[in-house]
Amino acid sequence: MKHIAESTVRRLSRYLRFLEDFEAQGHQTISSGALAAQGGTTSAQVRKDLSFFGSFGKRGLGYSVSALSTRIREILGLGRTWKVIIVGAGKIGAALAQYRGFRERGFLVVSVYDADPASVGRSLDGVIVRDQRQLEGDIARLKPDIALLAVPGDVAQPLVDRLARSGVRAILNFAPAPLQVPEHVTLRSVNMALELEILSYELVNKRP
Amino acid sequence: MKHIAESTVRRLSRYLRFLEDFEAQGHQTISSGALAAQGGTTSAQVRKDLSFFGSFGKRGLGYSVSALSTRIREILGLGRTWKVIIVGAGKIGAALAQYRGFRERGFLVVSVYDADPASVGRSLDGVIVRDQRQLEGDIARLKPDIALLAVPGDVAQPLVDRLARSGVRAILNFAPAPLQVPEHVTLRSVNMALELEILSYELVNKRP
DNA sequence: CGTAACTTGTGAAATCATTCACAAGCGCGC
DNA sequence: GCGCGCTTGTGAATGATTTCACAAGTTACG
Repeated sequence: MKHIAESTVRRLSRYLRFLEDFEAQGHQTISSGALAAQGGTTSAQVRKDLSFFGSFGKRGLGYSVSALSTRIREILGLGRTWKVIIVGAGKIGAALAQYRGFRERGFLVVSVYDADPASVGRSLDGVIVRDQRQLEGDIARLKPDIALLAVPGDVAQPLVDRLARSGVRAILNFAPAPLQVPEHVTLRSVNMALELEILSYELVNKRP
Repeated sequence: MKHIAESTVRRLSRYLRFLEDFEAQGHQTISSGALAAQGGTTSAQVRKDLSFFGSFGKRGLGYSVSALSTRIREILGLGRTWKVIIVGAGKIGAALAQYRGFRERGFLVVSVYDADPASVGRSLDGVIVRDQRQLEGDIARLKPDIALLAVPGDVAQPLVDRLARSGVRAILNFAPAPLQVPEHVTLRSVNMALELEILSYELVNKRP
């Protein structure tokens, strides 16, 4: 298939959220315009986004809410449960481990790791923190799909290397460090200080 | 000034990180190529990014590390301390309140709020959690520049409205909900489940 | 001083993403 | 069955961002 822009995937995910709400309200169909209004975009954008994957709408009527949400779930790979491990049980790692939103969307935290012996053994919402030295063995056994990395910046790269070597194919990184991954691993980074810096830029430069 | 793309601002912020490391290592100058290698981009991109703001380099030599980092800090508005409040002292709010990275980059958490009486009064890294009812009064008094919103999705919009009405001009939202802000307020959202869904998409669609 | 080796700054070209605009399909009422 | 109102799907146009490519400036050094 043709390459799909990340911005498109991001929007699909937002459409899906809204479709679920809309379905819960008992609606059968929805138009691209209504979907657009919610996501802060335009009806043309919605139709273009969907058109990359086929044509699911009915002219004059719109889209079937349930069919469309099923299809988007399929496109995004959300028809299944993904096994997630969390590396780093500090403040951020612990918050992530206990975040409800993940399970609701099919992301199941199967294990959490920390290097600090004081953290090891603690229970985070039912998941016991394990010693980081068990990472390789556990990955071989549990075969997690995704790793969340929530460790200090200076130890992030070695851990990425260990994860990649052990066969993890997707990493969501929260450490504020630029990381290298081998070709077969997908890396995404969330950098909260960077988001604040963008706000700072806007406060300084964007005003009348 | 001409409008600057967000992607450019994002990269500037990354260049700055690297410049600081590089400066600490005692280097005087750096070329666009070296800066690019670090940030995972190209030398042309680096030069184009910087060219929007002037020309700070010397042909044949590169950029002065200290002059360039000073200039980028200026562009991003990081020459000062920004006052930040955190609304919501649950797992995520508490983790944010205790995150070191913010203070290091000039973002000072001055106050934290929660609606749950059980949370109020707790100390998070020296900052006492206050009652959410004090929000308006405190904002008038403290004049925070930025609010971090870490509350459940269903109460996010009313809080955004209260923040906006009280004069907060920038909000970084962690609640998984689509939010509306008045024209004079800048909103950015970080949605962690959405990041996982993008990884899910890549796992399903991008592989050989 | 002259030349070689670098590196910047920047128009022009290429690529990528969004918006426009409209033909064509569908449902409903008569 | 026909016409009206609504909505999709999609090429074409526009707009935005990235990459190319090269003239011109700088240093180093014989």
